[in-house]
Amino acid sequence: MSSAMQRQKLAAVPNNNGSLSTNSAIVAPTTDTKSRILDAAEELFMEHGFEATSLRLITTAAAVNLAAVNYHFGSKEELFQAVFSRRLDPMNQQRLSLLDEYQKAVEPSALTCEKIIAAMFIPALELSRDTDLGGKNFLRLLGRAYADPAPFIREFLSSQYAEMIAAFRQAFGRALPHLPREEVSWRLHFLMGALSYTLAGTDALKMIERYHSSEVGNDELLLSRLAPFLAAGLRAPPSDVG
Amino acid sequence: MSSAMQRQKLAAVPNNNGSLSTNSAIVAPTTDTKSRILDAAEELFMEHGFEATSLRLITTAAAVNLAAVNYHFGSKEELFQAVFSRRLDPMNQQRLSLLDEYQKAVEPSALTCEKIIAAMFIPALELSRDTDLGGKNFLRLLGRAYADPAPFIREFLSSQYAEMIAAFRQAFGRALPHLPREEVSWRLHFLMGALSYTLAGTDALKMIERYHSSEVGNDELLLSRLAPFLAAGLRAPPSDVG
DNA sequence: GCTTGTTTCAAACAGTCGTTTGAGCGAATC
DNA sequence: GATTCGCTCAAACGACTGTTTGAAACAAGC
Repeated sequence: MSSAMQRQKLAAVPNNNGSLSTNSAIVAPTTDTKSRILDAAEELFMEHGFEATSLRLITTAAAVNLAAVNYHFGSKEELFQAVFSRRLDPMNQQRLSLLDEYQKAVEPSALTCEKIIAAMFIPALELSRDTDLGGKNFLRLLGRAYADPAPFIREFLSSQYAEMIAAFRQAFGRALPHLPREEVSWRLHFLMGALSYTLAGTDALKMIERYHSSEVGNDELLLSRLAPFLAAGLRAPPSDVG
Repeated sequence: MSSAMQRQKLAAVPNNNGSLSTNSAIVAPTTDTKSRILDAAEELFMEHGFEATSLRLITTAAAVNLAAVNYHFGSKEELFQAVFSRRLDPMNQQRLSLLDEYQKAVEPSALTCEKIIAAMFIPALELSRDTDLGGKNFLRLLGRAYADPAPFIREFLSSQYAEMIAAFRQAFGRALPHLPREEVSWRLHFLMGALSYTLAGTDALKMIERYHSSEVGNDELLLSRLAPFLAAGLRAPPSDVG
C-alpha cells in the first residue's frame, strides 16, 4: 500500500493528499498527510528512538512522499516536537485542571498525596487507554525521551513540563507542610523517575501481562500499585542531613 | 582484565600506538589503545547516545586510528558492550558481596530495607566518586541505557543484571515478609526506576549543585535523600488489589 | 480559461555512517 | 637474517542520512 496506492486513488475518488476528483462529495477520507506522518513517526520513534529512525522509514510507513516531512514540518527535529506537542500539551493541561478540581472539592484543606498523585496519573493512564491507537506508544516514547541526551529534546521537554511541575510541587508542599521545601523537590524528582521508568519500560508491561489477564483494567492496576508506594515515600520523615 | 592487557606488554615497553623507539625503557606510557578507546567511548556515548556517536568521533577523541575499533572490538555494538562490562561487572559483584556481608552480620534475622538499599547504592556511589574519571559519566550512561530502545542493549543489560536483581528481590522478600511476592517485584521495579532516573538525569546533578556546595559528599547526600523515600515506599501496606 | 496557491512527487544533493582492505611498521621467534 | 605476529594507518567501500529542487497535479478565485 505504498506510493502506488496514493496516486491510484486520486484518480478515482477520495483522497486528501492534495488531489480529489471533481466529485468532492462523500468519500471517507483516510486521514490527511500530516496526521499520517505523525502517527507513523510516533510509533517508529517509540520503537527505535530518534536518531535510529530515518525519515524514509517514517514516510514509507505513512505511505507519503519523503519530501512531505520537510514540507509540512520543516525538519526532522520539528517533526519530533510535533509528535510530542500533539499529546503532551493536552495531557498536561488535563493534569492541571484535574488537580484544580480536586483542590476545589476539599477547600480550604490541603489535598492528600494520593489525590495529587492521582491527578498526575489519571490523564496519563487515560491517554494510554482510550485513544484508538498510539496512546501506549506515546507513553513509552515519552518515558524514553526523559533520558535522551539530545539537547533539543531536553530543552523542549523541560519547557513543556515547567508549568505542570511547578503546580504539583506547590501542591505537594501544601500536602506535606512539615517537609522542607528542598526535600519536596527531591521527592518529586524521585516520583517522576519511578513514573517515567514504569511507563517507558517494557518490563512493566511484561509484569502486568504475566500476572494478570485483563479483568481489571491494567491502568488502574498499575496506579493501585504505584500510588501507595509513592505516597508512603513522600510522607517519610525528612532526612537528617537537612 | 580483558584481552587488551594480556597481550599488551609482553613486548618491551610501552607504547601502544604501534611505534616505539629502540630505547625500550622509561617512557611514560600513555594508556593502551584499547583503554583510550573505551574511555573516549564512555564519555561520548554518555553525552550523545549510541546512535548519535560516530566511530570517527570516538577515535578522534581517543587519538587512535578509525580502524582500531573494529580491530580491537569487532564492531560498534561490541565496543558499546565492552564499555559497560568494564564497570558494570565489578559493580554488580560488589553489590552482591556487600549484601552478603550485611546479611552475615545480622544472621539469622532479616536485613532492614535501608541496609539492602545501601548495598545497592554504595557500590554505585563509589564508582561515581573515586574513579579518577569516567565514573559519573558511566552512571549517567547506564541510566540512559535503561531506556534505550535498541534490542541488543536491552538484552545485554537484562542479562548483566539478572543475577543481581534476583538476589535483591529475595533480600527484600525476607525484609518484607508480610508483602505478597508479586508486590515486592513491583516495588523493586519502582525502586530501580527512581534510581536510574536519578543517576541518569542532569536534573539531579543540577539540584545538588544548586543547593549545596561540596561540604558533604554529594553521593552520601543523594543516598540520604533517596534511601528514606524508597524505604518508606517499600514498607507501605500492600495495595488492596492483590 | 487563465492564473494563483497548495500539496505531491521523483530525483538528486552533499555528506556521514560502519566496515573492510592491503600496505607497512616494529618486535619476537626460529 | 628471514619469518611471523600484533598492531597501526590511510584510503576506499557501498549504503544510508536529512534536505533541496523543479516539475507536475490539483482546487479555488477571478
